[in-house]
Amino acid sequence: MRSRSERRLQLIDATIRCIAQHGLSATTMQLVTREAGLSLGIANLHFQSKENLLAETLRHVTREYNDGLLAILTPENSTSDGCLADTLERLLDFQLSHGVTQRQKMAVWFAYYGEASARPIYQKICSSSDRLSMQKVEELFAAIVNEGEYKDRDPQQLATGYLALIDGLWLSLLVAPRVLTKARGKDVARAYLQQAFPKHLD
Amino acid sequence: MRSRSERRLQLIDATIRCIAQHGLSATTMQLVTREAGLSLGIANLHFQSKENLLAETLRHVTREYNDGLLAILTPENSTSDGCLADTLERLLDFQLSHGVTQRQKMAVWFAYYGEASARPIYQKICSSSDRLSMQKVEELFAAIVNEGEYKDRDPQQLATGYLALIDGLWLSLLVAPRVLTKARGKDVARAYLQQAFPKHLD
DNA sequence: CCACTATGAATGAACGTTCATTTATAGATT
DNA sequence: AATCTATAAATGAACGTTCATTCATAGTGG
Repeated sequence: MRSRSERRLQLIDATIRCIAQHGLSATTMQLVTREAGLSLGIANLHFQSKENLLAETLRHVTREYNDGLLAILTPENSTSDGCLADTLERLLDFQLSHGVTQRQKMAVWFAYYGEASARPIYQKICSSSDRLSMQKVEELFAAIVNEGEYKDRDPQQLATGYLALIDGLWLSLLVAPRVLTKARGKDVARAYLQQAFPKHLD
Repeated sequence: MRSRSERRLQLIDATIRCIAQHGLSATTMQLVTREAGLSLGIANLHFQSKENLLAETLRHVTREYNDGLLAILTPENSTSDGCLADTLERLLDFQLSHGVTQRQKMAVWFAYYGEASARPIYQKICSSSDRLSMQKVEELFAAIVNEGEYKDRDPQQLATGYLALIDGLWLSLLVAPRVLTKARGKDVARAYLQQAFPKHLD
C-alpha cells in the first residue's frame, strides 16, 4: 500500500505513456491502470473520474515545463549571473533539450492541444501556460532589446514569433522526426534569435 | 437521392463541423449523420467504416490546403508574372487568409495532428502533406536566395523555420485567439520573411 | 423489374463507474 | 510483545450506458 500522492503520480505517469502510445481517444481506464500495474477501480478512487485524471495529467505536464522555464526566466536567476546572452542560450537549450522534446511529452502535449478547442478545461490549462511563457519570454526580450539598443525591434512581436517557431518545431519533431532532427531544430531556432539579437548570440 | 460523390462531400463537411465543435474523440456517427441531416446508416454505406470516414476527412482538408499552396508555388505560375517577391507575398496572404485560418479548419487540422503519433494512417497523411509544403517553399526560397544574392543563407533552414513559424501561429490562433489576432500573426510572419529576404519585402 | 440509395431499430462489444469485499497499516489495549 | 480495532487502500465483478456496425425494409430512378 502506498500513499495518496505516490499513487497519483504513478497513475499520471501511466496515463502519459498510454496517451503517447495509443492516443488520447484510445486511452481507457483499463489501459491506464494495467500500465500502472494496478487494478481497475484505483483510478476513480484517486481521481474521481477519468475526465479529472486526464485534466490532472495535463496539469502535471504543463507544470513540469513551466517550472523548467521559470527556473531560467525568473529575474533573480537572470541577475545572479547577470548575463542576458547566457539566459537566452539556456532558454534555447531547455526548449530543445532531451527532457522537453522526448516523443512521450510532445505527444501528450499535442494530443491535448488537439482537443483543446472543444474542451474548455484543456483550453484553459493550455492557454494559461502559454500566457506565462509569453510573458516571461517577452520580459527577457525586452531586456535584451534595451541592453543591445536594438532599434525598430518589437519585443512582443519577437516573443510571439519565437514561441510560435518553437511550437512549430516541436510539431515537426513529433510528426516527421525523420525530416527534422533535434539538432537541426535547434539550429533553426538559434538562427531566429541571431537575426533578432545579433550582438547577443555567437 | 443524390449521387455518391455529393453524399460523400456532404458527410465530410458534417464531419469537419463536428470535429471543430465537439473534438475528434467526441465525434460519433450519430452526431455526424444528424449534422448532415441524414440517417445513421448512410455513413457506413459511403465510407464503409468510421475510421475510413475520418481518414477521408483528413485527406479532404489536406488536399484543399495543398491545392491552394500549389496554385501559388508551381513553377508555371511563379514564372507567369515572373516576380518572386509577389509569389512570396501571395504565399503569406494565403497561409494567413480567412479560408485557411478559420477556426473550423484549424481545429480539424490539429485534432488529427494530436492523434497522428498514435495512428499511422494520420501520421502518413500529415507528414506527406508537410513534405510537399517543405519542398515547394524550399524551392521558392532557393530561387529568392539566388535572385537576391543573399550570402550565408540556407534556403532549407529558412523554409523549415518559416513553416514551423506558420504552424505555431496557427496553433496560437486556435488556442488563444484573444491573445493573437490574424493581422498580428501576419505581421509576425512577415517580419520573419523581411529579416530573411530584405530586398524582396517592402 | 432491377440495381442502387436510404432508413433507423436492433445488436453486441467496449466503456466509465460503482461498490461489496478483501487486504494492509497504524494506534490502542491488555 | 501480542492482540484487537479502526481506518484507509485496493480489488475486480457487475451495471448501465454509449458506441459503431449491421440488416431487414422501404423508397427511387432508369
